[in-house]
Amino acid sequence: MATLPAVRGTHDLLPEAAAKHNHVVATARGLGQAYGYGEIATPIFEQTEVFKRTLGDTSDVVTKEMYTFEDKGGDSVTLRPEGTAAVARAFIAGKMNDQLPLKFFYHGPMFRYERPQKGRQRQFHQIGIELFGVSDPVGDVEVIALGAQVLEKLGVRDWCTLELNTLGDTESRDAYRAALVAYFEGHLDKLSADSKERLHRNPLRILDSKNEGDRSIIEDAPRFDEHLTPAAQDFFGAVKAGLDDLGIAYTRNERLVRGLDYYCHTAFEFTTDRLGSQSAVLAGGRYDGLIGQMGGPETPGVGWAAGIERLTMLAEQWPEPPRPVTFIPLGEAADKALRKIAFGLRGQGIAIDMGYSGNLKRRMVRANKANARLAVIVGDNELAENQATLRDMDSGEQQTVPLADLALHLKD
RNA sequence: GUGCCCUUAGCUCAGUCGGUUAGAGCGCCUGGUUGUGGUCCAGGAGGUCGCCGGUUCGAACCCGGUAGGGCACCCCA
Repeated sequence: MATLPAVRGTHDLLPEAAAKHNHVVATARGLGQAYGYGEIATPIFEQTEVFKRTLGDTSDVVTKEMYTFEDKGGDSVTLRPEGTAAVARAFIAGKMNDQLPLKFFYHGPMFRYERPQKGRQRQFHQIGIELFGVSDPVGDVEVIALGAQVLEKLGVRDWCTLELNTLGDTESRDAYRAALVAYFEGHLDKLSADSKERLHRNPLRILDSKNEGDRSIIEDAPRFDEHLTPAAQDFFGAVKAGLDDLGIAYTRNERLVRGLDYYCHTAFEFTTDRLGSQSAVLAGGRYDGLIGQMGGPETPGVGWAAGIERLTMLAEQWPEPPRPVTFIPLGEAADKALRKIAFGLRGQGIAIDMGYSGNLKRRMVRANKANARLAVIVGDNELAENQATLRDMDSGEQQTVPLADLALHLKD
């Protein structure tokens, strides 16, 4: 019988890795709660239209990376490639626009049919937050601050740089886009094929091309700052001032762009050089046009998402797993007695490790592997006197205690 | 989707002018301790050398294909 491997680009989360994932999620959820972000869980798949409408028909994600299929009813559905569109859809479907502002935290698997690499799987997991209904730059600052503190708490902040940019408002962006197209059309012959392709689809994207030839042309390209309206400049200034107030350092990256139309004003990424070519750790921005574009009421939004796998690879410090108490019965009568006691203690949330077979030596080995803090040994000797031998696994010291008092000795 | 590299025991890896029974460390099992782990000592199990095919008297080693992994591009968390 042939073995059945996991699908390419997917991985099993074994207990140790799952614990790390859970810690990342719990950290983000906890900080999110401190900021008033409530957890939302949307379906793992949506009607394909949800992502087509938000990501645009021409983006790479939609054209070649989505897991799209027809269900048995003939509807086209898609495994979600990202979280924002789904949360926005839930917001619209739930008619929550009279409860603004709304703050959501989410986490879960996302799916993209990409070529797997380090820090990039076909099923990967994200944490993310969305803030709906706040058009003021204080919203941008809050969202970034929350992201920074999540990274801080996970102990990865030191490896990350906050890159910040503005995409301005619609007026600024239209003006800039026109200026860019005009400029690049004057250098068409020297542009890479990829960038020529981007020229009419996403001229802003040319700015972050890694192509050497493009780079030199980009050097002299018009600057976004020259096309920002006063209002857009004020907005960006307020975001920067807010970050300064909180002592959150950033570097301006004028090439940090978003291709999609609904993005505006703030774009930011916490990046690292420790994950190879996958530099983005936590990325987000403002998307005031998104909800309207999806058919909902015009509602401003700002948020971010971060890859749990990437965070897990970056983090070096993890919480110590709790140490159990190992129960070691010798003989059937003792096994029966200890199982009953374990039943009660486990019900109180005390971690009891108890094997299913083996002599004392084997069971001590087991206790050691479980990193037990205590071993409770009960054999015929102890049982006859209703006592237990308590062994401190660190010091090796042993004492005899009445079975009735066991619970007291096992607390903490 | 494009290019380059890699794939030997559960894990991390040695092993080429192609030549008898393919090695190490860690892990695992047994014993030294008939009721005591983590250290130490002794012994042991475990590999169709990713898979398929080819060249050859003979292939872990050479060639082709394929799958998986890695890196860069693309894109993105």
